[in-house]
Amino acid sequence: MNIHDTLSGDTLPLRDGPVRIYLCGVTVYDDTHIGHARTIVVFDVLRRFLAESGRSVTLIQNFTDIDDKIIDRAAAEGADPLQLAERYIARYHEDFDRLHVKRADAYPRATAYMGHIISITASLIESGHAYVVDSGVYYSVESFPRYGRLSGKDTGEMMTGVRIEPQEDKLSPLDFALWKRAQKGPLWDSPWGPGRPGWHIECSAMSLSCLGEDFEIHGGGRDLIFPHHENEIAQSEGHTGGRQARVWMHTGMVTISGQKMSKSLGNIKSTRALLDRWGPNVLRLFCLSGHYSKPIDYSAELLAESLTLWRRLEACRYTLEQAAGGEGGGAAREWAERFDAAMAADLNTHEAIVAMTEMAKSVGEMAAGGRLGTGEAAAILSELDRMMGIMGLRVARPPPGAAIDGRVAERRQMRLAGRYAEADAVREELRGDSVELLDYSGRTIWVCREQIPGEDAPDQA
RNA sequence: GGUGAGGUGGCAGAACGGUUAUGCGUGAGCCUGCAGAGCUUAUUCAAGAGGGUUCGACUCCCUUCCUCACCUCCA
Repeated sequence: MNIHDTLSGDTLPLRDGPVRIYLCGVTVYDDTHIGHARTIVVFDVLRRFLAESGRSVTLIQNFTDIDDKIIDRAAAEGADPLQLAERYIARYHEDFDRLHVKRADAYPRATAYMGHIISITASLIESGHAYVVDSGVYYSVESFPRYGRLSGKDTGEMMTGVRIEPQEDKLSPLDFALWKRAQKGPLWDSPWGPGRPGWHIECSAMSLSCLGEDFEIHGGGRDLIFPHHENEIAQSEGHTGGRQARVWMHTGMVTISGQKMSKSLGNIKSTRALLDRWGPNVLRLFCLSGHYSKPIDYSAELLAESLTLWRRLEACRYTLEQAAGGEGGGAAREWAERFDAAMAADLNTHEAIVAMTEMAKSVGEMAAGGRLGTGEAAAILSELDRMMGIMGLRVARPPPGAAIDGRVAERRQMRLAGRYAEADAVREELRGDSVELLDYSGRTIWVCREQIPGEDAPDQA
């Protein structure tokens, strides 16, 4: 598989062997929003695809659980910062379990890596990449000649536009904190006095400690390219002398009417609220509808389109499951190969979804024409399930004991006898269990529909 | 101002130096007891603008305009 690398600007083939992935997760000071969800779903699909292709994958996703934003938020609520972080981590897992995101192999937290953070900081001081002043320890950007390569920035030009904050004692405005001395708030002891780590250092410590050097993929949202990932490279590579990661993979932003979501515009869509409204499958299809590297514009139309698509996939899957008789003609492998080729080409989920929709269309065609044979259906079903598994899509199942087949058979007798009112009553009754009946010529397929509240008022996205 | 991404049909959104992308929406028709699903067909020269290379460009090169993001915290 090939993946685009932000650092080199090239699309690089993945090396053979186990794949180590580090994904920059979230700072847990609030609930996650659809932008976080998009990035996390993309990496979830990436690791599922690789695993499905027979690769051994290790996915590490961090929680930054100590940070000024957490402290500020806690102060505003009169809560303890570490407990607040704990609460949002719990809510994170609730939300993403619901979104069908497979749990990462580990979720390291900054607060659990203080020893590593301190030892890397000490090593950077020793090697001349960092220095100690009154307010803490800073990384010296000029000590790392490659600084700016990831984000395409020139340190000389950065100096001209920089804002000098008052009371700053760092040597250059470009330098950034590795350790912040502090008197209050959650504090950890260090050789430089009590305090807290700076923002970027925890990811250097956790990636090195969980995955080592030169791991395959380091990912996150585009907005992390600068300064977060740029600084991580400076720290990690200044410390080890080697390469931190081989491919830097960045996901595009989710925008609303073309604008990035922001607190000040009040247009943030929380993952939780959207899950309540659209359910996991529609939300995932939405997140995967465009290429991961480009922005997705959040809109009622796009959500409605994802919903329509999901309804078709549901019907397709149940149709395949209940196929019977007939001579089949179709090529399950053809769609599967197209799907795989799209995914292998820099994770082109849009193309992959197209392959799925064309497959669904073809299945509908065969089913309507009575040409869907059991053998063919089974072959297509197994491919569809594989694709849905990679995309993290799951159809709803009817309540146990619904006795659907029996009711469908009874309704068939009613229809044959021309007792349409009774037949329609059965259809209505089953609808109460979210089961919809599709009458093809000669036979009836039942589909268990996922309950999606947003379907009734799609405009209020 | 700097850096990066991008401008494709009513909307969403890919690929590709030459053949209808695809989906959604909309119109008409078919199928159906009804509904759904499905089918047929239409939605005219789709490519921000202007040059260039080429037998041929949406696809390569140049110029220009525009949008968004990052440059302060951000997935």
